[in-house]
Amino acid sequence: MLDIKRIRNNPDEIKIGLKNKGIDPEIDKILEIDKKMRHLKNQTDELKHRRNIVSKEISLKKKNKEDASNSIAEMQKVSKTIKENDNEIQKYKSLLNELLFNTPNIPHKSTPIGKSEKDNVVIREVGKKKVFDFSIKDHIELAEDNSLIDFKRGAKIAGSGFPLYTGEGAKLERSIINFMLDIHTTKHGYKEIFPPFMASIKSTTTTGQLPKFGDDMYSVNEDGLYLVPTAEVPVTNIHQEEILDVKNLPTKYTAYSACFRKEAGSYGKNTRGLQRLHQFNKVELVQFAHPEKSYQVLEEIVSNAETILKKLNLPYRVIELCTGDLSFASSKCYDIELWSPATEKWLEVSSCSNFEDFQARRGNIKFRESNKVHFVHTLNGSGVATPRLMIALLENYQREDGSIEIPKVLVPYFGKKEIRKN
RNA sequence: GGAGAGAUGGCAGAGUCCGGUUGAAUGCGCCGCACUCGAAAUGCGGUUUCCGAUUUUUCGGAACGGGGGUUCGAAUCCCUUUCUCUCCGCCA
Repeated sequence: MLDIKRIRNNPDEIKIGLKNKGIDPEIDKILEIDKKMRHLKNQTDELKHRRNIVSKEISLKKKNKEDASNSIAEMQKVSKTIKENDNEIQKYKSLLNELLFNTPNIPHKSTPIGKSEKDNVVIREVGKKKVFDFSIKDHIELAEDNSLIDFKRGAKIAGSGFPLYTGEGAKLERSIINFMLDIHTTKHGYKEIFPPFMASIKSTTTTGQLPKFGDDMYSVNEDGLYLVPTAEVPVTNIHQEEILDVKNLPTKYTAYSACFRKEAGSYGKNTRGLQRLHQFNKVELVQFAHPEKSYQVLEEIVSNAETILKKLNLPYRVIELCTGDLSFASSKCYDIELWSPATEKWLEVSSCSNFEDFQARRGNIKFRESNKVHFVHTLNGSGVATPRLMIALLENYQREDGSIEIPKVLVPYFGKKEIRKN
């Protein structure tokens, strides 16, 4: 959530930022309510001050066995007014909160201005697209031929978008997850977390899914819980309502989780096979950073994710999202995309964002530095999501005879050098 | 799921029965200063957060898990809710 003081002091800066994001800002409405609320609060605080003084007088009088009924009568009236005012203030506050919680973060000044994904900027392309001297298969054919994934039975169990990994497919998935976690914990200094896969209304509000995007998540209404769309939700909320010691910044967590997304309205194109799923696996990177360091940390997270792809020797590119393509909560965001040779398309496997203090304000996550308290900056990035990684891996490592080579770094995890149908 | 107990500052822990200068004793921790060549020990001082006004300072308000109520006044009384612990039940 945006800082109300910042809105008060620099309304134009905020308006421009939101416009760049393609949002029609309600800043004037916010300012108007804020002004009314503060005015009433001032009046009411004065009344409360008066009441505090008279209450002490009453206390003294009673001790001395004097008559206090006049004071009490006066305070009865005052208290009534205070109560009415407090109710009014509360109304303004919840109105203000509703507006603020529905207002997105504003882009960082370095974020390229643009309207849609067409205006995103390619930062770098790493690795060479492999040239095949035979006609290649796509990941669906490869997965089915080698009995790695049973899409039909997955659909039978839960519907489309719920893949059933079987045999070596299941083991390969597990190998990838373990490989990524091991790299991030041993080489990049992250602490491993295994979080709950459901999160409360409050937690999903911290990270920005609620109140606006509740429809994108699966929910268990009777318990007020949401299936996590990403481990970002539980992991960011580890320090909800806490004040961290500046010595502990940055705090770095990595977590595997299953991710659940409704992906409503996205049927049809680009949903075949593993491209777009209701349930998928992801290893997430989350950092709580000092505000002065957070943009450095963002670059670090991107490079941590890139390390995985480099070690797997897969061609990828890093793009920077333009203001119009930026998500609700983020100020700056890089996506990493893997090359799918069969479809000749780039597939997003990671999204690395700096949310600055946007989530920290919502979740009240702070740090103390020389006796002063500030909001932390939160950042996260996928390191990385498995389904599209699996697509790239199967397609890039396929051989002419239909077998699949296992990348060197995965062999210790997978236990074999190749997948070959008997 | 049933019965009971509890939730207080960074931590531990008083206060709650009997409502009134208690934002909160005490201890630990932390910061500063003194002592010391230095450290330890000791002594002195400081140390919650949020909101508003005014601003190099200060003033006012709020908060004792959350929400509501009673009252001139609530950490303290009442209701409700969440969580934790103990016992029972169920269970991987």
